Amino acid sequence: MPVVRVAIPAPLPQLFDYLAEDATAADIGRCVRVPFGRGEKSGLILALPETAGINPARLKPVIRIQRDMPRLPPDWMELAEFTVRYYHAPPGEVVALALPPGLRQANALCGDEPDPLLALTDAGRAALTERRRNSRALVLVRELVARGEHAPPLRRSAIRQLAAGSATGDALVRGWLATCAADTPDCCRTGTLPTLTTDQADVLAICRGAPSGFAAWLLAGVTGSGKTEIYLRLAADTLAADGQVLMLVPEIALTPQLEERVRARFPAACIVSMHSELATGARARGFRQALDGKAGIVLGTRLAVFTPLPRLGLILIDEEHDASYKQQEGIRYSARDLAVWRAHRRNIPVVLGSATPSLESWRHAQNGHYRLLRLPARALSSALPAVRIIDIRRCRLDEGISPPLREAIAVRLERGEQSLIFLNRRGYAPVLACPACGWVSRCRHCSANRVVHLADRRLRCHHCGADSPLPRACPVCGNQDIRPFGRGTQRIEARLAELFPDARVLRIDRDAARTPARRESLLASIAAGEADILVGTQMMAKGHDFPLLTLVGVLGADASLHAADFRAPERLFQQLMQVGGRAGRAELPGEVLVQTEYPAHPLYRCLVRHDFDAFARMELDQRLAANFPPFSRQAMLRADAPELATATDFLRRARDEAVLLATSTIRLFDPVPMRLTRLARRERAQLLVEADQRTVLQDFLTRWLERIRALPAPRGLRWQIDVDPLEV
DNA sequence: AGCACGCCGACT
DNA sequence: GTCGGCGTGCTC
Repeated sequence: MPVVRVAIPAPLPQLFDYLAEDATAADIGRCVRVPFGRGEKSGLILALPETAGINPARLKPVIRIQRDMPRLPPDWMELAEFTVRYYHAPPGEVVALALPPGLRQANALCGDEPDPLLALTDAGRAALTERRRNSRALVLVRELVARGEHAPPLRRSAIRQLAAGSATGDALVRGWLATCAADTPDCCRTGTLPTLTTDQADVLAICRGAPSGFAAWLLAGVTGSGKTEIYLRLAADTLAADGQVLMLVPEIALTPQLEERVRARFPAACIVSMHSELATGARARGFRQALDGKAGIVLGTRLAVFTPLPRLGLILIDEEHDASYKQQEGIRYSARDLAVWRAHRRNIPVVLGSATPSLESWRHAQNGHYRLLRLPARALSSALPAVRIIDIRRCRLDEGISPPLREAIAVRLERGEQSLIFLNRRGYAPVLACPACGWVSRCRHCSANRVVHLADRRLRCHHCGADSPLPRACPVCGNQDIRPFGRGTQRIEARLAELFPDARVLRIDRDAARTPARRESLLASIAAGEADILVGTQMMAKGHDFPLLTLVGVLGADASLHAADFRAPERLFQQLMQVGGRAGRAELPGEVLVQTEYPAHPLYRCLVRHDFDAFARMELDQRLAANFPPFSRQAMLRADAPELATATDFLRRARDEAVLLATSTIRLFDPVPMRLTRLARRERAQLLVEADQRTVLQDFLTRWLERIRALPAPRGLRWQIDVDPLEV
């Protein structure tokens, strides 16, 4: 009787064999219901082995092979297998990650019977594109909402309000329908597309002129240079050639306009959005539409890289440098790297776009693995913002604000333009301290200070979330004169409100924009010109454009200048370029003022000249000298336990195992406590291993992890491996 | 991960 | 005398 080899969603490194009397090779890639332990589980058939891996007498028969759905295509299976191999993850966990939860369950979306919701969405789309933007479409949206689903381009806030039956919901939906209808005719009725700049036309000509097959294009273009238009044109080519397009974006919540733009450009195409916020039903449906070949474009966050696309013809990765492509928990995969691997395997082009490419990708472009495409100028003939460095050693700061910055804000207020003060630190002050006895507001659970939140009068840990009321006196010595030290967004906001009493000051950080709906409404009021001065964290660096914003002031950037992490300067440069890009995108010229104690620092010098090349050259030189990635390959073994010694002891034993295996080609470092050693009552340590070549590291990891798994695990200890770690 | 079995404290 | 603590071990 045939044996099927199944990946079961459990954190186990091995696969499980079952008997399946009618199984054939055509069942590879199908979901299967199997008995497992006491209960049942749904897994994925990976192979039909000749013989079972265990004593055949112990084999149990499968319960049911799900044949009511097309099997996952071979290239999808290869992608999953590669993910298992490369990230050394349990196969079942990869399957659980890559398959939407709703899909593995029995009879989810089974058969060829028409899906009523699908029909509804199609009808809804038809109603929209035919510009019957009216009660018909509204009714359709209402029906979707009533079924617990939602039309993808609709904001969640609108859905919620609509579901609650509120009039605002109706108004929002009407507004949204009007926007869709207003956007649509331009490009779909008459075919009038935006005129390309010479740079854009050149870039497109190069891409289109390249021989078909795999090519990795690094599209380097400053903010506003029109990268999206390139994506859309290439996507159109692929759709026209009956191919499917996979488009990855860092965070879908931050790019709702992108989704709207894609939908507006391709009103007739089936566009599926894929992200973790999606309801299970919607995610499973999108997956199914992609698998069936119905979806023309899949637009999504990192997990979308696992969408099956039988006619995949093009992969686009927007903001390829963005750290959110790397999953930071569980299976630590990089969607960007997997996407490139997938494109290579499928022999199709992949485009990686960024204003500030990751140094990994930049290096690939330098040595010819990737081909570099450039969009050096802004598309709408607006100049890049002028960047000025303010030497704060030479001026008196008023609550962190220098006179030149204050003056620049005043000028914007006079002109009726907006200013953004960028400070990557939430709260009022990073610490509360007693000058008399030296007490500081440390977190009980983490090796970090609790942050003063004056708005709700609490001390809060930004790492574990624990908080307590703001004490009036020092809890140790009773001193009443305890003070907040340092500055966060709330304090800057308060001071700006005092300095400019007539200005409308608005703060946008995780505290002010707690929910996506709240965030949307804040951003909408900025766009509507209802604020004069904005104070924001990195949340403000991405996404939305504000036509009235002409000044960006950067505070506290120096903190990341001397950080221990070798990637800190790269991140800082990317962040400053990005936030600077917020200034002056329309007709109004923009200005960026960076306050620093190190005005001569090479990073700032490159920033002033908008010279990414020079910055990259400088950083890569340093990385080469220190043998850091991309000139070496790294993996990090992390362990955490209630006691630090438990974690470090385990890592030391793991290191001993490594010594037995390692050759001179592997560099083993010593176990060290992590930067934030204690997090939420757990002590964390890590052990770095490095090699010059990927394959050398991979071979070593395979053998090493086998031994680590065999080590006795002290109780309370958890460990995980991170291949190509971002934080070292 | 679940979910068992398996030996030691306070209770109807 | 039992109910239940979570410590080890297995899942084809």
